[in-house]
Amino acid sequence: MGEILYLSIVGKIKESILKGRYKPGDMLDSEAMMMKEFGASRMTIRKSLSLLSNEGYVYSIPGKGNFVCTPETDLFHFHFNKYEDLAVPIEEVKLLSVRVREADDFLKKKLSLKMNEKILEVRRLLLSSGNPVAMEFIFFTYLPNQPVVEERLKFANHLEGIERNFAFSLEKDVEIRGEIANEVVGRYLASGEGSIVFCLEEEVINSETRAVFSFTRFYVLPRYFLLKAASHREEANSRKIF
Amino acid sequence: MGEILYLSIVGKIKESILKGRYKPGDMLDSEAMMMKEFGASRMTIRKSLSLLSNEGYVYSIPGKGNFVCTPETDLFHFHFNKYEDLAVPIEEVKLLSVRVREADDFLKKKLSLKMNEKILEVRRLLLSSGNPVAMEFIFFTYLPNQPVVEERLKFANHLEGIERNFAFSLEKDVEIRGEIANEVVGRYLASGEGSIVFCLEEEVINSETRAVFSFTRFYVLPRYFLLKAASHREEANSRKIF
DNA sequence: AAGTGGTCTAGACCACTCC
DNA sequence: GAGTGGTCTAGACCACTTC
Repeated sequence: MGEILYLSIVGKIKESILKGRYKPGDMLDSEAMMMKEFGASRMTIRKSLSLLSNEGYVYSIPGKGNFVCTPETDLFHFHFNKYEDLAVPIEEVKLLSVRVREADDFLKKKLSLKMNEKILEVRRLLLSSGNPVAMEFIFFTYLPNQPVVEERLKFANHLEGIERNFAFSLEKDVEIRGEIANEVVGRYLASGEGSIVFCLEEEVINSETRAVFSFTRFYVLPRYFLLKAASHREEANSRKIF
Repeated sequence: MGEILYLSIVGKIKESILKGRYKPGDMLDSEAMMMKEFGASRMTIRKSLSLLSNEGYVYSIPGKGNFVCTPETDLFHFHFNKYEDLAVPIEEVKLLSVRVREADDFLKKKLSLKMNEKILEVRRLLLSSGNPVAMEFIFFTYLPNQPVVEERLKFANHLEGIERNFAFSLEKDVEIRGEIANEVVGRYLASGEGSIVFCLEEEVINSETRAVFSFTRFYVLPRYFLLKAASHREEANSRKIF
């Protein structure tokens, strides 16, 4: 098929799985048999199996063999940046307040605060064409010796610099749900207390220490929220080349 | 470090990236240099680089070298099944109607209908403890020669059998947004016309032919919707072994 | 022409499973 | 003990980039 041997082997095995000749849980031929079958060396066979494994088609059990996976139909992927991927572009960021506060029990636990530590709470309103789109509460551990760079908080993505430099050791957890707006949120979003808003909670985590760097509650008006996700395998073939 | 050579090399390179000795875009030492540096054969070095590539740390350009990736901070992953991952368990499925209908332009295009083809529309109400949780509209291309298996439609996940057998050639695209309930949805969900609901649109696609197998609009009451997603690399190490 | 990564081979030894 | 996958080596030839 293809000019590259291991890719043509990948294609043949994949076809066997897609056409139903192998079913989930079935054992593939042993690597020794495939060497004869495909006329390739062991390393080439294993390169093919490695690719198929990355794409979620097969897995292996040492001492036993290679097997067809039970596929994941409920795993989705999406790109999402709460400042860039709403239905309208964020054109203005209003810094409402920056305060040092006592933390409630929830935030104490979330940010792993020590006894006397306080939190820094930032409130911002995000607008598009002059209309409120979202309101957010950002919480950090308050470190008395570090200056608060208010200038930076005026940019939509205030963590941009941090993300660029430390991205390899950052992880984000996101939770999306519907919520009933409280008085403050309802007032700023002009939707009224008791209206339904979408709440995005985001934790930024240091993946080495597991410490929570920041915790954000982001309230969006429902009409501006849109998320597109897809289930897909592949991607292992396309090495990021720029 | 580790007992396995290629993993210890992965660890050392990863540390260099995490500690900032290499920055995004930087070129790594050539494979020949790494062979000396780590005292390993070329294939072992390349195995390490392949792992790092799968985990999103490095990429390579033939003829030039291996480079540190610009990390993705906005890529999220989540497991989600609209019948299993709501805030309450779906205990009852009410089949409201099964109809053969003319398709509007949107559905004609979506399902790639031919001239005279019609659609099969299924309406269902999903309940928990007797309370409405979600209402959905499922659209298929109507095939006159195939019987409609109403029995199957009474199970929450009516596609379960299809997903099990053809999962490797299925893809799902999902879109989540806020929407204003129309009269029908508002009535069945008992939230009233004009109330805010979460709308999940799901396309099930044959990944070989790109044909849309089914199109679903799923309306959930905001209080029952919850989605948890995470950005993460890793996963390439943990081969699915059962 | 020299250096780079991409593909491929033919071995080797190991730990593991199964009988 | 025979068979399996897991790791590793020391080569080879290729296409590509850079000078």
